[in-house]
Amino acid sequence: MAKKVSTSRSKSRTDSVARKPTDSELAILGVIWDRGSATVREVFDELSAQSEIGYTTVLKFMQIMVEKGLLKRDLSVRPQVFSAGVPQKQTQRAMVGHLLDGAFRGSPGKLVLQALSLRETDPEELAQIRTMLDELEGSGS
Amino acid sequence: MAKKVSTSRSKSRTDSVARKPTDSELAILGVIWDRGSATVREVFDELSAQSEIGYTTVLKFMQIMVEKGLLKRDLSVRPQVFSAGVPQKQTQRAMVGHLLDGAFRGSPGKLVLQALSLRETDPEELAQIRTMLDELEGSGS
DNA sequence: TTGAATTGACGAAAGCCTTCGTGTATGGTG
DNA sequence: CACCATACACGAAGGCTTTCGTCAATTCAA
Repeated sequence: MAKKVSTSRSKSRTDSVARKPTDSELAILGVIWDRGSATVREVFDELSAQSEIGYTTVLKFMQIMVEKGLLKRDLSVRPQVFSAGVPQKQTQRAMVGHLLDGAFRGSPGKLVLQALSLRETDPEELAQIRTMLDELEGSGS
Repeated sequence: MAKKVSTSRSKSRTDSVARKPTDSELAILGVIWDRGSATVREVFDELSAQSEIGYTTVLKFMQIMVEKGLLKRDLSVRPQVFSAGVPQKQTQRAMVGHLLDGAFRGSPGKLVLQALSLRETDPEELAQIRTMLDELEGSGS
């Protein structure tokens, strides 16, 4: 029956691949991404406008996110300032890849169709997509 | 200080909106989606080929998923047979929507570009996407 | 029929996520 | 300088997720 007592599932803090953010963490990242950087209070103000949440809760999240590498912080100024620990694009890419592998068998087509039919898309972005399509189809490998 | 002792975060089993599946649950759903339905052993065989996991672990997951409504099961046959409790498409749509709102400010454009640049896409699906693009752009609001 | 193998239900441990309450440190104001 | 409001760090409680071990129920083959 294969035992394998424990596969040491621990993540070294120096993990090359940042851990996938939870929904709560993503909400915080959203604010940081918009502003480039922010203090706990700024994040709190935005989030508490949307949902009931405590200041120290946000603070705690942000502290944990620093530990995980999702955020960096500048301790040299008083209300400490946080910024993304990983480029926004990289995080988004990882999340798309995760969804692709987890729910679409790694094939982007269906996901793309879903996304496009699900929400109104900016015309300019539609044009960009068309351009990309041209490239992909053009270079028939 | 806003008290709010506890917001009764419980989810009625009859929740209209199926809860978002965890990664583990998604792995199981993947097998079910491929086969239409499956027994615990079938799911176990596929999953254990990929990663180290115990039979009863898979069983437990599937039992929990039935409770959550993610799976249905037919108890009338002996090795009981499980099938999706929610249409695959609906689950995928919910997940895409979730990612859209959580990481892309609700705008599909960026996500689509990411997805297309991240993985090789089937030519036939590229064509489908192009068709959809035509419809979306054609119907200039 | 009976013993072995398979299937299924449960319960429990460990770890992560979410949420704060508290207490301490710091900075600004009179 | 003394006080008050913020800002921070910590720790802990309650839930959910992941993983099994164990034991009971069923099925099958000799």
